[in-house]
Formats: sequence, structure tokens, C-alpha cells
Amino acid sequence: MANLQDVATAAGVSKATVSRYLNGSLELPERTASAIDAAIKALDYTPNPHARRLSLGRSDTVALIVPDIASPFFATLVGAVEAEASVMGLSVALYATLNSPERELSYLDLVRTGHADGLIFVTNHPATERMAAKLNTLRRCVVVDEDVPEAAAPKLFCDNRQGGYLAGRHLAEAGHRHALFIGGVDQMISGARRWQGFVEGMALPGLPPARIIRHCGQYTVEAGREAGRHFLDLAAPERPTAIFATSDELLIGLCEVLTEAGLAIPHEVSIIGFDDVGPLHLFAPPVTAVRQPVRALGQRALQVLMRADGPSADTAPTEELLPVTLIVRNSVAPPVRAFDRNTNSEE
Amino acid sequence: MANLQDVATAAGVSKATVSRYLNGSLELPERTASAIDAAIKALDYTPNPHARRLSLGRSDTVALIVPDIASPFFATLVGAVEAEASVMGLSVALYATLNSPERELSYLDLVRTGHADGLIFVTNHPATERMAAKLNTLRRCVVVDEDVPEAAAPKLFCDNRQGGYLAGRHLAEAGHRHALFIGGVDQMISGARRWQGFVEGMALPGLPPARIIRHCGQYTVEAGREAGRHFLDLAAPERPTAIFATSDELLIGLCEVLTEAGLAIPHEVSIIGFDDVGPLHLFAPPVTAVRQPVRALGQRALQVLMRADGPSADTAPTEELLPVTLIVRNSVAPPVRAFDRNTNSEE
DNA sequence: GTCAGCTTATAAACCAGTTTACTAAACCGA
DNA sequence: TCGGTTTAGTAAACTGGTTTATAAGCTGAC
Repeated sequence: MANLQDVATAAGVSKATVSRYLNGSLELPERTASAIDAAIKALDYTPNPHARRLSLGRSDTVALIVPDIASPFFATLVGAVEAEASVMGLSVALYATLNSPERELSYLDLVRTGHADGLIFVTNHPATERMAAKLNTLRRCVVVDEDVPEAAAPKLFCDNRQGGYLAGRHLAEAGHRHALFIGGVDQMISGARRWQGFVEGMALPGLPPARIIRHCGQYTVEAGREAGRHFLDLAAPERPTAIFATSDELLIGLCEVLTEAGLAIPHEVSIIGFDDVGPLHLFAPPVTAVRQPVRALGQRALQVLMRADGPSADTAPTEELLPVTLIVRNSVAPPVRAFDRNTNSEE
Repeated sequence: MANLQDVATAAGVSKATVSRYLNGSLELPERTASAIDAAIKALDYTPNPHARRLSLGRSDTVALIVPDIASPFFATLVGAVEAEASVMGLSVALYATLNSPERELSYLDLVRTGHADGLIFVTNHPATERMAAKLNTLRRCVVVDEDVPEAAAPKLFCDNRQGGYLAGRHLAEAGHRHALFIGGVDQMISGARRWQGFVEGMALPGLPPARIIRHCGQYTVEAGREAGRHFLDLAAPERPTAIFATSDELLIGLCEVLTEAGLAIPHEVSIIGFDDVGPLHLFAPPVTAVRQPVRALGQRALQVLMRADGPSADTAPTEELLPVTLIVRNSVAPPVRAFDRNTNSEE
């Protein structure tokens, strides 16, 4: 493969001339320029990117660490990041941690030593101090979707609390006072804020207090199934009239067991979801859900990443919230039983 | 940031010694080794990957070009590739062509000049000679899922023909003699082979000839909707009793319009899908489909890529097929109308 | 005592670019 | 024709590793 020296020799000039000409830091008269162009074409020269990166000290690559690529939510996020990276002329190096904290740490090392120009970090379990410490050694980094409390990097989330609120209000407006909240890991920010918003939304003024069962696990299909079975175990007065599944995966698992048990949705139980990335409109029935702005999240993440000149140690980490929307479909109906008057809030 | 020279100085040895010690090409007595270890720890040294790559001439990175990351099929594929790459100690650089041939070519250039150690290439439209030519300049490459006929690289597909056959036979066994085949772009290998297999499967010995309408477009939700509308436009004798949607996207679009039109599945029309990556078991009703071994495809792709020492110019490109399976659910039933005796095959 | 052979290294070339500081030649005006 | 300013370019240092060929010092055998 031809290198810069070969081109220079062929064009009868020096390496420096060719390099500077190609990078636009040198104006050259027509004759010389075309000689270089001809040499490049003749030798089919392309600059060696490794040499370029070594010399420039950057790689025009951003690393993206996500829990799982195959999940529709993260897949959409990854797609949005890649699209924006493409616009900015960057490549994306992709790493999936598959729910393993060790992988998270080792990938973090890999990124640190791999010298990507920046990192977009998405975790799905409570952050450790080690993780935050490693994140804080990176010059450019942005934390997305779930928080890493000790990290100094800018943070970007969807408006989880507002999402929870919209779901709660929607159920309350339909007349529900007794709900099951199926959450993710409860120490994590998304779950905590969705819960908080949900409680607020269910507590519309003038209504009797709500009674909400909180069931926490992970954002997985299996956790959804488990919550569904838990729901089925509850007998009539204990059984909520509505369920808020706070992720597509939870919703899928939930629907699976409810459908299997022959429960009619929304007649026997109302259901509302969160994420709305999968084809919820094709479920039986189409499922009402709070939609996350997943693509916007990915796009914005890259913008924030490349805007910031590393974490400015003096100021607090910025936190940006992207708005969510309620997509009303067919899975919420008024409860059949009248309000249960002797209720308590929050289990 | 500390470099090799700093470590060498701190340990009182030369660069070469440290480098060879770290790479295991030099045995060192306990004293020297621990001096180096101490220096590395004290300086928090990590090798500069750009320098390493320049020197070694490889990047331990493979490029993966796919049409679209957010689509569940490709998302799963990407996830499988990343998982296998992680096992092999490689990074994955991800590029989405978003159905644009120009992007395909420009990403191909980027990979060529970006010196990934190899490329896994997945296209979703008929290949041009330019594309094949560019592919053939790469030392390591494997073509996955859809063919690039002129490419010399090893090729890896699922057994599309067998998949089509399984779908056809399943419908035939249920008594269907009149079907709608919804395909992708018809010049492409997946569509062509699924069609071929489907025709064979529908033509079980002893049965009257089948009548199959072939509707080609793209593997998109919108194409599925369009095919669905086309189906609804057909009046009773012209209307097939079963539909084979040859991708999850097509199936989703199809189900959307059929459901909207109030058609009962499988009572008024039977449906069978292909891919089975999405939550088809939650659709109304759960949809029978041919399942692609998507994860195996991704995993195997990387194995084939890293096994081969570039395309061996003498032999023909190898083609490997991965087996598919039929997942029977609830969307296929015998047709209500009796066999239509005066039929023709293939429109 | 000296030569072979082992242990323990090292100097210097090499990968292929970028960039800084500098110069030779041409030109231009007085 | 002298000095100053452009024009057109270059030599060499620099990025930070890897690797090859070589050498210094020591031990043991003859």
C-alpha cells in the first residue's frame, strides 16, 4: 500500500508538502497541486488512519456502552447515536455489557485505553463508586438514560417523573384507585422517578386516596412474567384494577401471563406501558403507553458529548430532561368494581 | 499521560525491555520485572492504542455495516456479533446505511481507509458492481444475510429456501391452495429463495396445483401495509386464503391493516411470518412463523471472518447456510372455502 | 585463561502520518 | 542593486509503540 512518502516522491515534492496540501494548510500552484493529485490517483493512496490518529491524538470515534443491543429500546438508541455520528463524521464503537458489572468496568477500561474521543455510557444497574471513578478519568463522557450519581459527566435522561405522572393521571381519570406498579431496580433513577410521578398522578385532587402496590425487579420480560403471576395470585379485593408496566419488556412478560390466564384487557384489568418502542399497537388489545423520545435521546447524547470540552470540574454536572408523551390506545378502561372506600396509599 | 519511555526511565531500563516484557517476548528476573510493574502502577501507564495499532498494523476492530440498527432483526444480529467479538477480544465499529446505496459505498470507503481488521457486510438492496469491487479490495470480509453476487468473500445466509418450503408446506397441510406471498426486493437472494421454497412447499404431491400471488416490495412495515391493502382490494374468489409475510416488518404492517379492517385471523385468513425476532407470540393471535437463527448468524459471521486469511483468490467464494425452524402458533387454520378447482400457479 | 553459551538486556530502525520553524528563490519597488 | 516581501516549499522533530540485531556480563568446561 502506498504511503505519503511514495506520493511525495512520485509528485516530486516532500512528504510535508503533500500532507499540508491534503489538509488544506498549504496553498499550492496549479502545477504542483495537479502533480500531487495525479500521484495520489496513480498510487491509489489513502492515508493510514492509525498513523493519522497517533499523530493527531484523536480517533474520530466515540464509544457507546449499552446494556444490551438487541433490546428494541437500546437498539433504537444505538441507531440514533450512529445516525448523528455519521452526520458529524464520527465512527461508533459499540459495546454491550449484557447486564454484567464486570463487563461494564472492563469495557470502561477498554475505552479508556482505546482512546475513543468520547464515551456515551448507559447502565442498567446501580452504579458503584469504582464505575464513577473510572468514568471521571475520561475527558469526554455523557451519562444517558440511567444515572451514575458520582459521575461528573453531563447527564441526559427522559422526563421519567413526568412519564410516571402521565400514566398515573390517565389511570386516575379512568377511575382507577388501586394499581400495581411494576418497576425496574428500585435504586435506579428511572424507576424511582417514574414511581414518584405515578404516585402524584394517581393522587388527583378530589379523589379518594390511591392504593398502589409496588413491585420491583428488572426491566426484563421474565420480571414482567413474574409480576404478572404475582398479580394473578391476588384475590379479588386485593387485586388492583390497573397495572403500570414501566418498560416494554415488563409489559411483554406481563401480557404473556395475563393472556395465558385468559384475562380480558381492559375489561378485567387496565394496562399502561412505558417506552413504546415495540409494536404495542399490534398487541391484543393495542396498549396505551408513555412514549420515550428514544431517538432524540441518542441524537442529543452525541451533541452534548461533542459540545462539552470535558467535564468542567467547577460546576455541578448538568442534567437535561427530554419530554415524554402519552400515547392513548385501548388498554385502559374504567374499573368494573366501584371505588373501594377503605383504602390506603402506597404499600 | 505517561508513555513507554517514562516507564522505562522510572524502572531504570530501556523502552524495548518494557515493551517486550509486557508483550511476553522477554523473560525477566524477579527484580527487574517488579521494578517495571511498580513503575507502571506508579505512573498509571496504559499503552497508547494508536501507536500500538500503527506499529502492529492492526486494530483489533471489526467493522459491521448493516442497513438499519433499530430493526429488531439487525439489532439482534449486531448484538450477536458484538458478543462474539467481545469473546475474541475485538471491538466492533458499527455503521448503518439506512437503505442508501451511497452510504453503503461511502462506509465501505471509510472501512477501507479506516483499516478495520475485517468487515461484516449486510446489504438490503441489489448489489452494484462498484460495491462488489470495493468489497474485493478488502483483505478480510464476509457477506451476510443477502448476497453480493460478484463479491469474492465468504458468504453466510440462513436457509431461505428451506424456510420458504416450511411455510409453504405448513399452509398446504392446513389445506390452503391459494396464497399471497409478500416478498422483499425480488432480485435479492433471500426473497428469491424464500419464494422458490414456498412454491415447492405449497406443491405437495397429490394436491391440486396452488395459486400464488407474488407481491414484492421491501422488508418494511409500510410495504406490509401496502400488501395488506392490496389483499383487501381483492374480492372473494380472487382473495387468497393465506398470506406468507416474509419478514417481521412486513408482518407487522400486514397485521395492522388486516386488524383495522376487522378481519379475523386465522378464521378469515391464515397468516405465516418469517424471522420471528419480534414478540409475535403476543400478537392477536400469536403468529406462526419461520424462525431465522439470527444470533447464530452473527456469531458465525465473526468466526468465518477471523478464520479466513483473506479471500483465497483461486477458490470460489464459500457459501454457508444456517438452518431455520418453523414455530407453530395460532395464525394458521384450514380455509373456510373448499378448494378452488380451476386454479393456476404463480402469477 | 579462554571460549562457548546463557542470561539480561539495549540501540536503533520502523510503522506513517502532522507540524513547526525555516529557507531558497522570485519578485517588486526605490 | 539592495532590501523587503511573497511564494513555494522543506528538513526534521514528534506522536508512542514494536522488533531485529546485537552486545555486555557471567558461568562453567576444558
